[in-house]
Amino acid sequence: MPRPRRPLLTRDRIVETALALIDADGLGALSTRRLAAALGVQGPSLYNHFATKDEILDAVADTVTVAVDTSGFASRDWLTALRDWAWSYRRALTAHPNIVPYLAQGPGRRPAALAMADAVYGGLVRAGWPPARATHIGAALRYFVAGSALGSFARGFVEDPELYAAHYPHLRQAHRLAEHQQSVDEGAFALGLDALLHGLAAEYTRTVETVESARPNG
Amino acid sequence: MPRPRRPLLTRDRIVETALALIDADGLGALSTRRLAAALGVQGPSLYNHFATKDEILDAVADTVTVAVDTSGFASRDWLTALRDWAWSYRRALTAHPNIVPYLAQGPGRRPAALAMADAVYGGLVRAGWPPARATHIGAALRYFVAGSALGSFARGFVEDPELYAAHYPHLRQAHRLAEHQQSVDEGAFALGLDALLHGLAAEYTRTVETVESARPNG
DNA sequence: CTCATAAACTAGCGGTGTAAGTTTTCATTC
DNA sequence: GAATGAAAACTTACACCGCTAGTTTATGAG
Repeated sequence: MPRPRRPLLTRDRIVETALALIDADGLGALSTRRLAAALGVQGPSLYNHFATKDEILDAVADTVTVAVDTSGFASRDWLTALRDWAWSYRRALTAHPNIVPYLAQGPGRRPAALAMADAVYGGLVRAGWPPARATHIGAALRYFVAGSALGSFARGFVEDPELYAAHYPHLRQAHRLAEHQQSVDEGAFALGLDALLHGLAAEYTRTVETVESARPNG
Repeated sequence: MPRPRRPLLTRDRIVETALALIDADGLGALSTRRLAAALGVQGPSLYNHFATKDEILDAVADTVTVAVDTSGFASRDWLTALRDWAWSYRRALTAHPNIVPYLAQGPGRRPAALAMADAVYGGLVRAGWPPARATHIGAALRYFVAGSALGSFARGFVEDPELYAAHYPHLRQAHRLAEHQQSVDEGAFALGLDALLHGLAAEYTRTVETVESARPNG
């Protein structure tokens, strides 16, 4: 088949199909040939639209990231904005858990990921956090969200309770984790996020507000 | 070469060499043939000692995990034990960052990872945390540590500052992150961990101590 | 009308994990 | 001590992988 009258592929169609395949079968199951087959095309044809497979994965990862809402940093206090962002971030990642290991390696050249980092950092600085602290806070929350979406604590355990009973006395009930996977993961996230934000709020009053009130214009 | 008089391979030698290769060249660069070559052997010979490549990676991941110190849960208060464990956990992972993406997917059948989960959970329950809360706390800390070791926030950005300057105004200084990578990552971890633990301590006095003092034997 | 570019193709390279079968040595049992 | 079966190396080979090169034809710009 030579060049068709109307293109069979577009970047959007490729990204969309790739995400669907990753969601369905996992990151490891996505090969250029399988992806091409799902698009009704031969493998190398993809390289007319993307230079490498990693470029495809970058595009997939970025479409996942565009769903993250950072609007709170423009309209709410920093603590509320941080909480809303963290939950939105988590929802976006857990909607496509199989791409998370790839995505978690950093924003790199992905526009949506960079825009998100920019919004968070800018919002925190505007709220009075020193730049270095703003960087740390953004990073710490990203650690937490990425880790929570990546590991699915509950799913990480194995189904056979007998495997654990003998050697790990406290994990007797570990197999029950699978049953309540979602509630365990979400509960752990909620608890951890609340604790983190609680600690940050205390730090804020301790450093930022104190410093500002000590200045003449504070 | 038929069966040699003394075995050329042992599980330990395979795991050790695999970890060295992963540390040096990354997870993606570890193939059975390259590993075998480094051991002076042909690829398929590995399958006399491990059933699959994943089994090798499990063993590698477990040797990384054995370095994590959970002894604090036996001798210190829960808050100190949690802090010491988290730092030790982080040190173990950042010593071998390339294996983290694999390791972060859960303890599965790896004994050291399971023993660690067991110690943490047991320590928290012994300190008075309700079992469900102990699970959540262990998971939350694991999220945070794994996320921090995985993402190296600083390394995730790209070296070219011009790429950012135009579109992401607040990331102007982002390229500087690479210079201070270690201090940024460690600072973010320290800040986040302190905040998390601060929040957990508050939660502890609010729930556990209150409940205990309300009981006749409290 | 010309012609460079775009978008599909086919063929193929070097690499991957691993299955199958071979050979020889080691360890155990009669 | 001979027989036997498992162990540990080997070679060969399969199906798949990402990607390159070169071919063909349709499109769109001058």
